[in-house]
Amino acid sequence: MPQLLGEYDCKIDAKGRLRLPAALLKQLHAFGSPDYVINRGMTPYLTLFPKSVWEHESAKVKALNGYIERNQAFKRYFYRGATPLEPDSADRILLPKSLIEYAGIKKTVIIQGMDDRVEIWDKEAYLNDINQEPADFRKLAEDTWTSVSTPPPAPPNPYNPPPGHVLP
Amino acid sequence: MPQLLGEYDCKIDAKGRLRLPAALLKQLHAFGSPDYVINRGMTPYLTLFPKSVWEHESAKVKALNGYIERNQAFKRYFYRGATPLEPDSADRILLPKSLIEYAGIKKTVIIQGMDDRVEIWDKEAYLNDINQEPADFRKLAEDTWTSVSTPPPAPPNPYNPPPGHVLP
DNA sequence: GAAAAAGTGGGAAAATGTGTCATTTTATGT
DNA sequence: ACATAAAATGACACATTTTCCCACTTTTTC
Repeated sequence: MPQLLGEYDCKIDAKGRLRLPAALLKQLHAFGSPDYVINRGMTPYLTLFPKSVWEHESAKVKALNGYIERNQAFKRYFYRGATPLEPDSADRILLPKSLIEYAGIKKTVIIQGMDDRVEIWDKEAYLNDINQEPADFRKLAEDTWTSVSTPPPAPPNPYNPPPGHVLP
Repeated sequence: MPQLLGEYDCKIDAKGRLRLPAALLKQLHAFGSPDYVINRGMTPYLTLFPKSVWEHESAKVKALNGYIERNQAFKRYFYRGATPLEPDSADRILLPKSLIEYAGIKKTVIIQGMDDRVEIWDKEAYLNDINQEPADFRKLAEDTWTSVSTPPPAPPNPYNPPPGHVLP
């Protein structure tokens, strides 16, 4: 399974169109069809999924029992804003106005590959977000790995890191 | 298992390209493919991973449930700036502008082998960083080894003194 | 139905990335 | 110390990508 990586700086044109960077496009093509689904993120940013990834993701949500009110509320949230997109002949996607507004996108966005999806942030918001983290990162890392049943990253076999090794 | 070692002094050209030192290249080749992933370090420096090492690191992160916001924050922090790179025909890698800026790289960088990855520092920042250390180093070493369950490295075999033996 | 707004397509200019090579510097062996 | 080879650096030309702009079509609104 291919992996989407990279941090890209792009500008939105006056009509709200975003030209996908060539380097990212190559990676996206590895996921098959040139169709995407974009959606609101948990906080003010957007997530762009290759269609195949979205289908996989939404299949899980579809399976939730809608007669349970909390599930139904989650479903509603999950689908709120989800929009299918396909790039035009110049590899541009038109971002829905409501999502541009939600993410506070002005002119420049940062696109960050996140494995099987990409996040699209207003540049300023993105920089604020990652500049806040470092102080918290150690605690965040500990919490993250202890909340998962598996112990902290098992040292990968061939590349067993030395004792005292810390991510990343 | 190969190990990346050495401290190298290199210059970045006007386009932000870094020629990997020949001695380091040989070591990197031992990791397989000539593809890398570069990322922000915890403080203003960059980390360059052989692709295979990166894949091991990210495999653990991939498994986290992104609907838990703290997990997602961790993922984002982990991926922030991660960019795939492959050297050109002259064994140069093009450092992304955003990362050059992040690490405060001007003209000269220090590349430091760190077992399964290398750190890339702006030379000046690097010298400042290690010039701060020496006073702290003994304490740092103690803290490090007492916080780990394993004892400090056993003296290498040939010189392991027999019980009761006293060194000259 | 007319005017305005929004969406689409194309393309030129600027910016950026890439390949190649010549020159300088460093390392190595005699 | 010198000659030779290897590596590092700098410079340039070329290719690609990005951005910005304009004109046209479709949809919405009054």
